[in-house]
Amino acid sequence: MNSTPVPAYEQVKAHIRGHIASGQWRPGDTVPSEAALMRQFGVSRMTVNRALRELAAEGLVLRLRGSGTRVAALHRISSRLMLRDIHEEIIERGHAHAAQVLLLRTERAPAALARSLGLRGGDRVFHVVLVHLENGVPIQYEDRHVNPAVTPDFLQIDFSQITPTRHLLECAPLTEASYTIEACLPTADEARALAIRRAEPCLLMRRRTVSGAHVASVARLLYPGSRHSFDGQFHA
Amino acid sequence: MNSTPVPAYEQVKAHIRGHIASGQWRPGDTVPSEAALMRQFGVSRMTVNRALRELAAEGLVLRLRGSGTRVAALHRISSRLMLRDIHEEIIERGHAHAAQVLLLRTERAPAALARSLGLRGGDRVFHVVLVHLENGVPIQYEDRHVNPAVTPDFLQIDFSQITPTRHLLECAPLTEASYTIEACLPTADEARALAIRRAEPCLLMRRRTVSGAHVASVARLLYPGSRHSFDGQFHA
DNA sequence: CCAGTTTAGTTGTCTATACAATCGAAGTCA
DNA sequence: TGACTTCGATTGTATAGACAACTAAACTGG
Repeated sequence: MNSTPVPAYEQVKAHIRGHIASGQWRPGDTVPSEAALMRQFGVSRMTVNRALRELAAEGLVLRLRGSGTRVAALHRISSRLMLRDIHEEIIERGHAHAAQVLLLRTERAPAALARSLGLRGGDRVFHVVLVHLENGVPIQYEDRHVNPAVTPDFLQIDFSQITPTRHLLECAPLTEASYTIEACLPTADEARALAIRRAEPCLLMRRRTVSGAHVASVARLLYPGSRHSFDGQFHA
Repeated sequence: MNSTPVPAYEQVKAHIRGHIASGQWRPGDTVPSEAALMRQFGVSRMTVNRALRELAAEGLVLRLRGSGTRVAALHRISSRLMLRDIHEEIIERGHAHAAQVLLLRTERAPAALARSLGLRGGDRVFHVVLVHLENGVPIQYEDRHVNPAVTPDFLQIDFSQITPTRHLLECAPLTEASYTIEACLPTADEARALAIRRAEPCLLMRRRTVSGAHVASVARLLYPGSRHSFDGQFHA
């Protein structure tokens, strides 16, 4: 039943995807039942079930036990935004990456910062500020506070050689992260470090990473608006 | 073998996830083989296989036929950014949505625009500009060009009642979309429409949507930086 | 007409088995 | 040493069958 190298469940998926993409089956329409697809393709129910289950996981159809499978409303197709190490990103573009460390020390955390790191006000935290350069051009201002619990030797690292992101990923496997993207103007210090005018709008990504039971780090990542954008793609 | 309401494959997944999240199994480490997990949990291979296959789909482990299953390097955990109708977004926040139509007409497409719509220079396209208000406050400036092939009656629609996004989703099932997010300053017209200063940085999302064989629409969506951010979450 | 019951249809999960494809290490031979 | 083969381990796919849980419609009794 599967002479081609394309697995049977992929053929079933492609068939259904095709009907949805072409508009023959519209949101809310009922997709043939597993039994019907079994007969139509001459495959077992488990094979059809896998195809439909994967389509449901992709958000293309909705399945209700006892009721059936329907084409999902495509108003919330989701895209993927990668959490990447900027070093890898730059290297992948074939460019040279360098980093200038502007600050690296221990500080007492103010209450708000402590809260977002899951610590108590006054606890000691690591603070690192650096500028990432792509082919010598400043591209990201990184202002990061780190939970000492996840990497006690943080101050000994040479961050002109390894990015904080990478170091943290190696110390503490990432389990969760959240971010917000905003537009803002740089402070005087930030504008100077990024070699831009103070009136130049910037993209600001605030990122909070969690590793197991600990909040690992909170970071402000500032990108000059004229040199950077976040890209993404949706796929049905 | 499954007296609890939690499916066996979910228990296997939780077990493996737990070992990764706690750091007991680190990136690159080998995960027990399907045969080993079968014995350990007393379930069939298909059940273990489903658990591992789903973890692989989530990017948590890498599987190599003939070789085994290893914990993935978590450098590219992916998040989801929804493509949503702003009307639904605002309603979901419990607020009131209104829209002012600033422009709605047919135009001849310049070469660059025609190219991104998959048309030829000079072809006719629809052009709509509107401002979306949340509880009376301007929140999004929408400047959109539409391919007439997907919705010939576009000019007859009352866009103070239905958003272009929703109308397009109803006319043409969405199959693909791409976007870029940038930071920029508004033009004089845009600043006036959004009731902001010209120096206020904005988030600009450029979005291009595809339906089947046609590029449906390209849009510039401008958000005041002080009133809007894009949020997201990563999950291991 | 309504409320409760039955029933057919549908999806969710699980098993035991089978064969194919691939990898890596061990073994073999020159 | 080096090239080749063999073989065990592992994952990828597929099947046929089973039972459970749920839905919606049909049915039944009052």
